[in-house]
Amino acid sequence: MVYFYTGINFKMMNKADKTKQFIVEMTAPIFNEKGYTGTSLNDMTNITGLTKGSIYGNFANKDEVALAAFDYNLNKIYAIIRQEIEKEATCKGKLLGYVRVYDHFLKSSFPTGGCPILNTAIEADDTHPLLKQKACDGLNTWKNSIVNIIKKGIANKEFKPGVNPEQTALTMIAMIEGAIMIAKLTGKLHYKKAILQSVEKLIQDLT
Amino acid sequence: MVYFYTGINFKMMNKADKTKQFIVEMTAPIFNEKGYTGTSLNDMTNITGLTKGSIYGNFANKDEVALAAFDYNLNKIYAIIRQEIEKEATCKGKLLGYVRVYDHFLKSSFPTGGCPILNTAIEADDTHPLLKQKACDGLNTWKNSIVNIIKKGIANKEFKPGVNPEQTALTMIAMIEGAIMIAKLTGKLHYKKAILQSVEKLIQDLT
DNA sequence: TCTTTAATATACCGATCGGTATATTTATGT
DNA sequence: ACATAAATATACCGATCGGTATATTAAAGA
Repeated sequence: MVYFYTGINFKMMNKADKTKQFIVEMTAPIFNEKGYTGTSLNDMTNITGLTKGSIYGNFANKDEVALAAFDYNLNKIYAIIRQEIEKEATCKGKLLGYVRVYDHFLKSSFPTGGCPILNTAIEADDTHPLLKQKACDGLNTWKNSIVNIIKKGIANKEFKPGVNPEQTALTMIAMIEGAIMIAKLTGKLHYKKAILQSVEKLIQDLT
Repeated sequence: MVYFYTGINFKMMNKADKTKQFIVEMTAPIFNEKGYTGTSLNDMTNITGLTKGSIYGNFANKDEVALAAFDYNLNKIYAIIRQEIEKEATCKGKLLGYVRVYDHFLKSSFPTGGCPILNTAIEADDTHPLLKQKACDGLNTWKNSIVNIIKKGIANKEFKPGVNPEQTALTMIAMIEGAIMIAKLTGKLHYKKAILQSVEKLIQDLT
């Protein structure tokens, strides 16, 4: 699992781990765009330049690659968010950091194809239990991190005492994911902007 | 197109139209659950009890069935919403009607598999332009109907004059779709409830 | 350098994919 | 009842699916 994080010492990997990492990095965008069942082994061999034998020498099956690709895509976002959050001192600033990430995600190294949690949630909810579980875990991690920031803000007297942390966190996530969906579907970035302004207002109203 | 609306006089259909309607009604839930590429011809023949020849005698190809199934699923929701909206006198009541539809959609005849706009938006955005267009049109229709209600409410003096109709409509839709996604992924209905309460608050704040 | 093992490529498997040409059944008009 | 046409079923097509057994190549250790 550790080799999916950015910044790992590449020299510490043996050949097999390097190839695994290479396969995951190359296929992850395709999995996020075309879906996990919509991505074929042909897609995987084409993008990597490797053969089936090579891929199946490093992974047991297609599912294993898909799961690793999901982790990779998700960690990519986590890294962006972490970077955007850590530089903020206040809890409000940290929450606004989330909005900024999704506001500018075309400029940053956001995974191609949009949010992997959203994509996987929609595709896998009725079909692929393992992926669904991963998406569910990712969502909960995200939710909990927001909840913790809000709780800290309340303890700090930065936010009003009456604020409901979980409801606020869930509402933020719903709005952000809805905004991504609408922007990708319509192609209208100002739709996303309008919704993210509402998220900002939600955050401002916490104080 | 007209035969996809509920309440049509069935006797006015000829055999071919009845069979087309039958195929669409039977396959629509599968398309919404497993996705439009994830649904195979085998799925379609199994659920209808018909053979490939019969299906291809009524539709040119799988895509045509998929597109008709999307229309069917969407009109099903429109019918529920229309019913819930028309009985309300005030603009606020109408907007709250939307929330009610999605709050109780397990009880009503909501399409299996969740919101077809959301499902199609995620699956087809990078892969299936025709379906994407249909989802996009559906979203715009939905948005415009909310915008019109809000504009009427402002003209009525029911809502504050400073309200931004489009931003509010987009925010409502984003929250609702996000709520559906989160509820389906986590299985926690109180998550959806919490988010829909935020939508309700958004509507209350318009007055 | 030689042997051993790991990594990759080749060539194939059965199953299923969407689609179609043709045969058969069912309904319709006279 | 019979001819005609519409609707459905049967049997097949090539392509692609995910997966695998085996051959070949590259790397590592002695």
